[in-house]
Amino acid sequence: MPTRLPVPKPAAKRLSLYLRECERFQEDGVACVSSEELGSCLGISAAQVRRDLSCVAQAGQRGVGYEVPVLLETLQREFGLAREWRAVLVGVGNIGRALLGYGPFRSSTISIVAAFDRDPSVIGSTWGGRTVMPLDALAHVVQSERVELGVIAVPTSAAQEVADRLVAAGVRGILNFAPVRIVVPSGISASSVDFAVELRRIAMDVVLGASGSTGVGEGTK
Amino acid sequence: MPTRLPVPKPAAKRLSLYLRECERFQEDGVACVSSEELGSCLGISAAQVRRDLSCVAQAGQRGVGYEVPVLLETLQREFGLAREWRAVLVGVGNIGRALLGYGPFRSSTISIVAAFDRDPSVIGSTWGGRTVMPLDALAHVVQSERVELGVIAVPTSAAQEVADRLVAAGVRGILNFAPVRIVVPSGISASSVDFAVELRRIAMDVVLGASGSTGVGEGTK
DNA sequence: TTATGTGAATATCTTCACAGCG
DNA sequence: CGCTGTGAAGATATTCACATAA
Repeated sequence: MPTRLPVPKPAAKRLSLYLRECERFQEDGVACVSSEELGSCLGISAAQVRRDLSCVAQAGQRGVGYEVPVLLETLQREFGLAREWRAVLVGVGNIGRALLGYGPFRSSTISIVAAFDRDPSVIGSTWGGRTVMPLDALAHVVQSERVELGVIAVPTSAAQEVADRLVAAGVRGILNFAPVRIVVPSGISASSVDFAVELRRIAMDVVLGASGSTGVGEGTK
Repeated sequence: MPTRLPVPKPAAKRLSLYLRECERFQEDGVACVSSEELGSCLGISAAQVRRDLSCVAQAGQRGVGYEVPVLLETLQREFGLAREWRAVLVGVGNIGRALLGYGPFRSSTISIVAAFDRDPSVIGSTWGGRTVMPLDALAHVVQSERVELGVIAVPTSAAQEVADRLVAAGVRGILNFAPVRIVVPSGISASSVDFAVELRRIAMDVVLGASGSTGVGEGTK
């Protein structure tokens, strides 16, 4: 049983983007795309697109291109996105509420099934159809709802503690919006998005006169 | 006059993080850090830290480490963050409001000075002390307030148009939260953050059994 | 003695260029 | 003939290891 062939890390980033564009092509009724087309709407070279896709499956047809439905399904299946993923959100402040109301998740295969907060004045309120529960209910919900992903949107000082709780509850992956690196046991995936860092990078690019770049975030082991 | 030595792109990403940690050390009253210490709180090797920092300035002292205030100032100055950067936000929906209420910007050298929306029912409301203005006022404000950065938090369908307006108004860098790549003229910096893509990457990592990674985003020319 | 800064070695990623299939 | 898939070449980025300076 061959383990999984090693998907280069930068390629994994791009595969999410191909998937997104594929969904768009699908909606628009486009039947077939070439590596050239797929790449150009993302600012990626055709050769790069082919190399990335080839490490996932031979989904293209020579002389023709990639059939959108096939490619879409291949990408989804290969990365476990064919099934529904369940996530919980911890921290219902500004960012948390934005995530609960975020449209593009709806059509996605990932859904936020529950939200938690420590603040009694927030507990019980409803956002995007989900009623905020007390943090103590976290472990129970993660287990009974078979939740696999956690989103952290609490203040910096509480981020690590929340991460620990999520891991203890059985979550397998974490997305963190607090501006700290969170440490998780090996075997758990985690990454961070920091708006301030993000904006600074743009400022840097402006100063340096650079014009292309790729978004940020921060990794964790 | 030597232009600017080429800062490797991945290094630029990390420099923002060093800056963030430096601010934290400064607040905590730490006087001096080694490359080892700075790296470990970010999950980055000491050698990597030294290499990154060396391409910006020789701010360290052999046998001792980096003096926090010196390093902080060096990083800020080298990347133009010593001065105040002004940004505008377009799109006061869920994400926009989260950004207007985002704490960590306060202490930062980047501030969102104005917010715009197309929707009359939102115009005139106040968030985080900023009253939402009509989109038509954009160009005027950007010019009179000497705004250099723009943040896009509008629906996908409007993102490119808003980007065009921002560029026309004179903005030099753009951070985009809509799940599309926006195209900007060369000389303008832009990058995107897509929550759904972000969460999917985590899901991928879980499936692939990977455990470390770095956040996403998407570049534009 | 300790921890930086950096040439050289290594590993990783991207692009080129073309063979091969539809 | 067009476009994929991929070895081989080229470009970047990371790590190693040590000379060097405080």
